[in-house]
Amino acid sequence: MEVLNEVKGASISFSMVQFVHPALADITLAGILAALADPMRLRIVKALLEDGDCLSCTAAAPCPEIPKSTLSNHFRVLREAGLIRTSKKGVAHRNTVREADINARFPGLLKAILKHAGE
Amino acid sequence: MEVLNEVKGASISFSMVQFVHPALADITLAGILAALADPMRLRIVKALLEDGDCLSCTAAAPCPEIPKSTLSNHFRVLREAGLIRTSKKGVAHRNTVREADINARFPGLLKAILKHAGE
DNA sequence: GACAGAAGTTCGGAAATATGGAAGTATTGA
DNA sequence: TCAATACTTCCATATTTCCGAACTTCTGTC
Repeated sequence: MEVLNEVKGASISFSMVQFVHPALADITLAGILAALADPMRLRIVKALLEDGDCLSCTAAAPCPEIPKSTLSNHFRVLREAGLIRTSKKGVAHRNTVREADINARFPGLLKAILKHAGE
Repeated sequence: MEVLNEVKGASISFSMVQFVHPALADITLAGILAALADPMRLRIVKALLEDGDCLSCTAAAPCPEIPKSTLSNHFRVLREAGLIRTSKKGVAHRNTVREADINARFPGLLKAILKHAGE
């Protein structure tokens, strides 16, 4: 919670955790590979692509007993690598794979990797 | 240094650090991605594929000032992921990419990844 | 509105992993 | 036999990951 300004004694605070997504040019190959180098994250991205491409964090989780903080961390890694885009939708989050962006930057990569996910 | 046998008081020791390479079935997608998720290892594999496919460790190193132990470690990671095969050739080592193996297990993957390496 | 519940985030300490200097091991050539 | 080369192994330090606990934010209900 960061206080940005004060007007007439009332502090205006911007708490909106607006997520930072890297620009296209800042997406790196090593970053994408590192993000997908985890079986759980691989399954998350696969679930997002297959199952509607727009799931909440818990809905995209591979298994229900995974701790929330761990799950949150995985989504942050995917986000910072540029693989997914997260926006708030009420109390939940909407996560979508940045398929077009990644295909533009690294044509064929995503498909080639996810083709073999879950073997 | 493992002592395997003793004959007439003289111990025959096999120190040949014969490297352990995973079998085809033990090569995993996450393992390959994790191994390639490092810029230096990405460059090493790229150099191996481009520049003769059979280089010593130092010859395949991205830059000369990298510590030997770090370099050795990177080659171990690549080896254990199943990406390269290492054999001894005199004092040096010969490293080759297990291209056929990986293509058999994950068709198209290696090419799709390395196509974008070094951008 | 106040409150409870749901969905995630952030914090912080413990566990796992990476880095690189120093020392050790084979192998070759003089 | 000695020195040099090309690594590997050991180990201490630095970094990263994991997950419980506490916190924030939004929604629906009273």
